[in-house]
Amino acid sequence: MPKTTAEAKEVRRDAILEAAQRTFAQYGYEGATVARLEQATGLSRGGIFNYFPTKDDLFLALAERDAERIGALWLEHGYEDVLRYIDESEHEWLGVYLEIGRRLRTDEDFRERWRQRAPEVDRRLAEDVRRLQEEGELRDDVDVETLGRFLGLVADGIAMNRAAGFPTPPFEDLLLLVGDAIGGPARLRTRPRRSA
Amino acid sequence: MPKTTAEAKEVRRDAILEAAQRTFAQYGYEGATVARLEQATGLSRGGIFNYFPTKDDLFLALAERDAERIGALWLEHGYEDVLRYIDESEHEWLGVYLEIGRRLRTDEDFRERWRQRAPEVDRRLAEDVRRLQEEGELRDDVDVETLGRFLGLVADGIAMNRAAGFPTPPFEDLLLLVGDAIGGPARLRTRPRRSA
Amino acid sequence: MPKTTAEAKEVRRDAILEAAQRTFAQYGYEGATVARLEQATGLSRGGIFNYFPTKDDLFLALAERDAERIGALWLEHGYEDVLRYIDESEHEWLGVYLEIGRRLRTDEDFRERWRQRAPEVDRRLAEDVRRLQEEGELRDDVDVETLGRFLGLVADGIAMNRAAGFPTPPFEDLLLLVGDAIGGPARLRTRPRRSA
Amino acid sequence: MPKTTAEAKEVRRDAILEAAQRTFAQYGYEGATVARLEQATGLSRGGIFNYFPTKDDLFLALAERDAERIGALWLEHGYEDVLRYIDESEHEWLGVYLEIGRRLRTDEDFRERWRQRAPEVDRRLAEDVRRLQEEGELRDDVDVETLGRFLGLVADGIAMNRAAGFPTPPFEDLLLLVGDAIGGPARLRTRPRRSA
DNA sequence: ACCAACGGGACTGCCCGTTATT
DNA sequence: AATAACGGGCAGTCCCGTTGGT
Repeated sequence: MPKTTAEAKEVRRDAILEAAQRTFAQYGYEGATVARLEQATGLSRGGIFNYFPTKDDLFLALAERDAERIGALWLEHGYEDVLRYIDESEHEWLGVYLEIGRRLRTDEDFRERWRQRAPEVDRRLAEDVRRLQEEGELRDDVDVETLGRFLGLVADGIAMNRAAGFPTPPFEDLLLLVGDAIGGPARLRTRPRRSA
Repeated sequence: MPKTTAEAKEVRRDAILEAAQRTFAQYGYEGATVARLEQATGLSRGGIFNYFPTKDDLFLALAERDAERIGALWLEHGYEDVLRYIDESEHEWLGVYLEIGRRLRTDEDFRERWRQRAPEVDRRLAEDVRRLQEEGELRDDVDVETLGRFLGLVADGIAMNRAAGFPTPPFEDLLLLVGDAIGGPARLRTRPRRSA
Repeated sequence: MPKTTAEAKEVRRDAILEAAQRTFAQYGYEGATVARLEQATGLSRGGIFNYFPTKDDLFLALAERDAERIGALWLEHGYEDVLRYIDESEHEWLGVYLEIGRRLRTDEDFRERWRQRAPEVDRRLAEDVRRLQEEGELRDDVDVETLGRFLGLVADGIAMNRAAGFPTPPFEDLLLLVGDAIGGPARLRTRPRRSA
Repeated sequence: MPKTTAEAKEVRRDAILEAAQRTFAQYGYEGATVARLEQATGLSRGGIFNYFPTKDDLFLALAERDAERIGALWLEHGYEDVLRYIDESEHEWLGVYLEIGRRLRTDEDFRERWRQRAPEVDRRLAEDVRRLQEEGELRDDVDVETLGRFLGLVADGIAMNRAAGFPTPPFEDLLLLVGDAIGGPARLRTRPRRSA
C-alpha cells in the first residue's frame, strides 16, 4: 500500500518536470546544477532522484515531453500554429528545446538514447506534409521532404533567436514569408506595393 | 629582444584559436575542458593561458572572430553565399556559432561582454539589406528589417539542423524557397508542376 | 493484543539476519547498502529498521550470533570441528566473520561495543584448552594460552584464504599439520617417507 | 623540460604511498576518504590525483608494493623471517595487507586487476618451497603445495590477529609450533615435559 | 508492521587557474 | 615562454535514516 496514489505521484512528477524545465532553460544543461534543481523544485536530492534516477534521465524525460507536445500541436493544428507557439513561447520553454539539439551534437550517449525514442510521431508528421502537398496546399516543384525540413528549420531559427533574446519578425509577416516560400502552385503572388 | 617576433606570436595565437574551434564545436563550452584544449592545441596549460587569460576569454575571442567572418561574407558576397557557407560548413564550425547563442541565453556576463562588441558590422548589414530592397531585389510589402531578420533566422535554422546531424534541404531548393519568400515584387512565380 | 506473536517476530528477525549475512559477506560492510539489504530480505527500509534501529546494530547482532555459534561448536565438538566448519563454510559465511575483525581494527565505536559483549564464552574456551593439555592431548612445553591462540590464528587464516577464493590445503592434511604442531608429548612422530 | 627530475617524482610518489599506507590501514579502504588522504599526505586533491588517477589505483599500487616486499623477503630470508616480519609489523602495515584480501572478496573489478599482476614472484615462491622439501627441510608425507599454503595461511592468521589488536603467541613459540607442523622427516620430536 | 517518499550529508573525481621550475 | 605539479572548489550521485501515511 503506497504512501500516495498513482495520480498524486504523476502530479508530483510533472511538478518536478515543470520546475526543471525553467532551470534547464535558464542555465543550460550543465548550468542547471542539482542544487538549483533542488531550489526550483522545492525538493531535496532524495526527492528528485526518487522520480528520476539521474539528472540526465530527468532531462531526457523533459525533452521527450516537449517533442511530443510539438508533434501533437502540428498534427492537430498545422504548422502555422507550431510556428506561432514557438514564437509566443516563453524564453524558458525554448531553452530546453535548444538544449536537446545541443546535446545531440555534443553528447554521444544522449544521441543514442534519443534515437531509441518512438519515431511514430515523426512518421505521422511526414505523412501529414505529404497530404498537404497532394491537396495543393504546398508547391509541387520541390520535394515534399524538403518542404518539411524547411519548416522545421524555420522553427528552429525562430526558437534560437527568441531564446537568445533577439527580436524576431512580427509573426504575421513571418507567416506571409513562409507561406510564399512553400505555398501552392496556383497561387500567383503579384503583391501590391505597400503604401508605407 | 623578444624570443619570437610579434607575428610569430600572432600565428601561435591563431593556431590555438583554430584548435579550440574544433574542441568547442565538438564538445560544447562546458565539455571543452582545458585538458581537451591542451590535447587539441598540443600545448600545455601554461601555453594556452599565456595567450588567453581564461577559457572564457578564449571562447569570446573565437566568437568574435566568427561573427566578423560571417559579417564580412555577407557584405562582400550577399546573403546567398552566407547561407551556402553555413550549409557547407563543417559540423565543427557550427558548434561554436551555436554556442554563442547559447551562452547569450544562459550566461549573463557573456551577454554583457558580447554587447560591447563592435556593432559596426550589424549597422552595415542592415544598410545593405535596405539597399537591396530599394533596388527591387526584395519584396517591399514587408518591412526591410523583417526581411533581414528572416534571413538571419533561416541561417540559424540551417546551422542548428546541420550541427545536430539532421539532413537539411538540398541547397538549391533552399535558395529557391528563400528567394520566393523574400523576392522582389515583380517576380511572378508561376511555377510549373514538376513531372515527378 | 499484538498482531503477531513474539515468536513470529523472532522468526522474522532471524530471517533478516540470515539475508543480511549473505549481503554483508558478499559486499563487505560498506558495500552492503541498505538498498541491497532490502533486496536480500525482501523487506523495505521500514521493515528492516523496525527490527534493528541501525545498519550498524544489525551488523553487530550478526557478529554476536556468529561468535556464539563458533564458541558453542568448539565447546561441544572440539577445535577440529571448528576448523572443519570454517573450512567447509560457504564463502558467504566467512565474509561476516572477517568483517568483524576488520571493524575491530578500523572502527573505534565498534571496538567498544564488541568489548562489552559477554566474555563468558571466551573464558570457557580457555578453560577447555587447559583441560586438553592436562589430559595430555596437547604438548606441554608451550604455554596453553599460546596453543589456544595458535589455533585461533589458524582458523582465521583458513577463513581469510577461503573467503578470498584462494585454494586451501586439503582438510585432512591440515589437521595433520596442526596436530603435529600442538600434539601431546608422547606422540613420537616418525613419519614414513611417502612414495610419491 | 619537466618541473622536477624523475627521481624527485619517485620520491614524492613514495611519500604519498607511505602516507596512504597509514590511512588505509587505520580506516580501511572506504574509511580512507580522499579528505583523509589529503591530510595524511599533506597534499591536496590535485596533488594526489596527479600521481594516481584514482583512489583505487593508489590502493592497488600500495597492494602491489606490499606483495612484492613480502615475496622478496621470503625469497631472500625464508619463511621464518616473513612470519617474524608480519608478527613485528606495525598495526598500520597490516591493515593494507588485509584490505587486499577483503577487496579480493568483495570487489570483482579489483579481483580482475589483481589477477593481472605479475605472477612471477608466486612462481618463484612455489619453487623455493619445493627446493626446501627436496633438501629435507620439510616433511615429505604431505604435498609441498599444501605446506606452502599452510604457511601462507598462518601468516594471514597472524596478520589478522595482530591487526585486530588481539594478543598473538610469543614469536619463538610460534616458530616452534610451525616448525613441528612442517618440519623434516628425520626430526623425531620427543619433547621433554617442561618444568612449569 | 510495513511502506514509499524524502531530507540532507558526504564521497569521489573533475575542472579551472596558479605557482614553482627550467 | 612553456611545463608539470598543485590547490581548492564543486558537481552528481549514493547512502542512511526519518517521516508521513495506510
